[in-house]
Amino acid sequence: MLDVKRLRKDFDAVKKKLEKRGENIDELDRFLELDESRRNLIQKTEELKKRRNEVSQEVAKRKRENIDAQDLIDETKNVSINMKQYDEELRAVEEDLQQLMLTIPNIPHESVPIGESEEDNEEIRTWGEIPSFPFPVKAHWDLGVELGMLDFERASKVTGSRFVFYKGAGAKLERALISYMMDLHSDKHEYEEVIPPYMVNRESMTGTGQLPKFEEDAFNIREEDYFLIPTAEVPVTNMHRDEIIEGWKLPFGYSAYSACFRSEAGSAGRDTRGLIRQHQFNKVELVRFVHPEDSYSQLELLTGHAEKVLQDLELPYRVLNMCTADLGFTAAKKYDIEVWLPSYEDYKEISSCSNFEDFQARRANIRFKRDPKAKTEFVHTLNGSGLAVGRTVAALMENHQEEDGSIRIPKVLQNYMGGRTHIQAK
RNA sequence: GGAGAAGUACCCAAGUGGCUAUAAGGGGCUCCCCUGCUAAGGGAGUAGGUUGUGUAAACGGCGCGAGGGUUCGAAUCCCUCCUUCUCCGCCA
Repeated sequence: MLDVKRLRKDFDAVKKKLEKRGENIDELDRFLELDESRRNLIQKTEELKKRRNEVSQEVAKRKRENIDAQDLIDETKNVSINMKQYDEELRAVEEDLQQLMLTIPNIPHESVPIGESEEDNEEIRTWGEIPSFPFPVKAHWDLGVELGMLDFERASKVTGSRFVFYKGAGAKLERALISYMMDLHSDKHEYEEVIPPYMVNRESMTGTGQLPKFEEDAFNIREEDYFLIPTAEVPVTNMHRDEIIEGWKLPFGYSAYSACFRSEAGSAGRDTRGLIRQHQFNKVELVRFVHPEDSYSQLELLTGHAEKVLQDLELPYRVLNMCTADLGFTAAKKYDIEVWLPSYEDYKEISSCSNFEDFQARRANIRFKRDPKAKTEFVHTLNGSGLAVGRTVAALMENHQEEDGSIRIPKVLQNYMGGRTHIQAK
């Protein structure tokens, strides 16, 4: 959510910045009108409330002294009725304004390239050598089935399309990656480990920005109005919803393992094979709460933490600075990390690291105080995948495949895989 | 799932329509005094948040788990919901 005061004061400039996202934001024009009518009504209703309070006290005083107060009571009756009318109008206007504010995206940071499509994303750096294979490369969905690691067919029988069974070495590899990532981030990068609830309520989904605009992307448990989390970002950021954090605790972060659930509405026909786009996948998510003045250096730090995983796993990748068209609704700046995927002969997103500035903090009301007497301020929140586990498995299988059909396990994972150096057919 | 109880400040807690929520009384915390050393005593101070007008100082509104309602006036009465606890049932 944007700062209402800033929007009021600086309306045209803010609008101009939002237009660079290429989204339709005509709705924004209603803001000034709603804002003014809100403040008008507040003044009217508060004046009446003040009057009512004064009279009530006078009535109380007279009753104590056994003096008749009927004239005052009659007078206040009307005051109360008017007050309630204004209150009701005010409630309606505030509701409208709130709904409007919830649909306005974040303002892009000045370092974000202006663009119209993913073509305009800016490559910041690449790491590692794109492998060249002296034999025909296999896609992970073929390798996975041949090695008994993945079973897509039975998953679609048991559930439906875009689900998978991990089996044998596949299940073990998935579990090894989760453990390795969680250990790396908690032991070396000083995140606190978290396993969150996989379902959240509507307030949480609104707090991080999935709702109200993107409801069709999530799975909803109708009976309770809960949502299956599309990412651990949602429960973990909302852990501190409606809290005031003591300033000395900042910055801090959580490393959260969870399953993630996405309806993938609108992606029919894309990435139909393999692990790349599933309705359910595992992810280790990094979430940071930081001082506002530090959030851009914290974004670099966070991105580095995610990159370290790929470096340890010896997987080539590149980092992109996402342009205004590709930023998403909530981010002020976003780096995508894309891993090399031989079957695609291209890079594929494996982590998305964002600085939301105070956008989520305003929605979720997450604040801090620099010291006990200080004013409250909104924190800045950041998050990034560290990493998406399913896509990591795919990248690892494909990049580390050997001519004999086996898969080389990188050194950092070997202890987690019972000392094995390769996965091979039985 | 059934039955009951509770939710007031940093914590415990009093308050059952106006008689100070300007929140009793404890505890804790901060400062001061006395004492003089891992003690004890005395005194003072301890809503926070949010929002409106205003350049500001300031002056208002809201606040007793949340939201409604009744009333001139609600922590107090009524309704709905949430959370916690106890007992029963079920269950990994």
